[in-house]
Amino acid sequence: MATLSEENYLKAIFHLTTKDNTLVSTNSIAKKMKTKASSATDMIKKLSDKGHVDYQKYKGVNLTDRGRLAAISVIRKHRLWEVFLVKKFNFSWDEVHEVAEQLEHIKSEKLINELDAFLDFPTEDPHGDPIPNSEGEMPNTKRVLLSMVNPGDNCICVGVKDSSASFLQYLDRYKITLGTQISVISKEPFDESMLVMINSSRKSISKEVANNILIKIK
Amino acid sequence: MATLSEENYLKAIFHLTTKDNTLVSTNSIAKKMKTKASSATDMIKKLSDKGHVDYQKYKGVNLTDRGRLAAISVIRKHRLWEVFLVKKFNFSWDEVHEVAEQLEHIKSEKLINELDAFLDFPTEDPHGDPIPNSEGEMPNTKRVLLSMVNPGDNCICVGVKDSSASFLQYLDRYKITLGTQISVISKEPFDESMLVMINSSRKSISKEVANNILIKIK
DNA sequence: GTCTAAATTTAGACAAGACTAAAAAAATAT
DNA sequence: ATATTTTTTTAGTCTTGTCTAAATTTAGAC
Repeated sequence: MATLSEENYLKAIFHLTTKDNTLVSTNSIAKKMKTKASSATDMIKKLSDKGHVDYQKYKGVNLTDRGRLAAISVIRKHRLWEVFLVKKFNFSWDEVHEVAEQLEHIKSEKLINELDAFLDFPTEDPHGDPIPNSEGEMPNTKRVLLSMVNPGDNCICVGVKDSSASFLQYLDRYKITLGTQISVISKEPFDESMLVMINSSRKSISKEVANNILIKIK
Repeated sequence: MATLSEENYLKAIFHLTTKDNTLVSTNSIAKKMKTKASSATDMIKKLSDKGHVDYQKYKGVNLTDRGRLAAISVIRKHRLWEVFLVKKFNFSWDEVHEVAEQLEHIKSEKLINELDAFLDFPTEDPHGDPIPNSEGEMPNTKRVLLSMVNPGDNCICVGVKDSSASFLQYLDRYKITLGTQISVISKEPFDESMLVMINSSRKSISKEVANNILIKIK
């Protein structure tokens, strides 16, 4: 069974893993964990000894099947708790992360299954991220960044890339939440900002913002 | 802010504190924490440095106001989570303890207040133990051991002294739960066992069992 | 291809929390 | 009142997870 710290590293490595399965670097892990490269190396060795990662010195790591399952289990718990906090306890979507970071480490098979059922088996968390099922399978959602959309397209907000409190609060001010309809009117070639229609009012959105909103095209 | 381990020690010291406020011994703390006396001494020093306990070498400790509040805060969280698990997640009263031991350390003022409200501000946990309010005040319940009761008295089960799984399972088999009516028919002088009426059927209860059931006399 | 810069690892140290073994203090027995 | 036992503390060690500083490997520049 993984320690709290090991679970956090596994999660970090999972998030840093790209589809092309290139090795994850020590430095990137250290940065994500807000620790030093030497500390990351130490932990990588431990994870390697326990069979959670394949490690090639000076090259980087990849999760093993075992490691990936462990990481997904933590992510499942994190996202279920986020749904719980928002739906049942009136947390706003920028408040949930910190608490979910703690709750994700609670160890009880029964607890997490009851939680899942209590929430009616949700497939997405409050930020639109997919929730793995109890077998560790991610529901596949084909989502696209708002910045990729062409003028004239009609979209629905289904998630965010950046989950920082400041960005989420920005979205609250602009009344953009999960399910919000966004129609792209035009794109400004100069700064790549977008003119969009939200709740029947025109708004201008910067490139940075459009790059962090995930949408589905209708 | 207290670490996880410090919180557990504070809780242990709180439970070992008697009304007459005699000092709590190092040995008793070690026993309750299932660790060695030397480890307890180490932690006691740490708690003393942080102002959570008053410590007299070779004599023992007492909680300071600060320490007592910290302990009560952990106990409040533990008991609220127990209510939650039993009421909302179908845990039986012998399953809750282990998970509540983990959940009691989650740090979020908002979470615990929402939890309290979600449960409609309960005053007792599933074992009948009082739940401190957010000010740290214990609701005072005058409860008595079943073994203290005289024949002819009519009682209601309001809690248990021993919360071990084996005892709670025994109670389940005997269909004794919170709120169960128990009438004492007679007491056997030889072994102090009791003949009682539960759900309109006569049952015999040993001294040991009667010593661990808390009741209120009607 | 060599030189430099960046990334990674190693070595040695530290804090928290636990342990063992030994020393010191307190309690108990005679 | 002294001897013995129990309790408590101290000293030194271990593990986990972190750090700094130094050494090593890899990658980039020319």
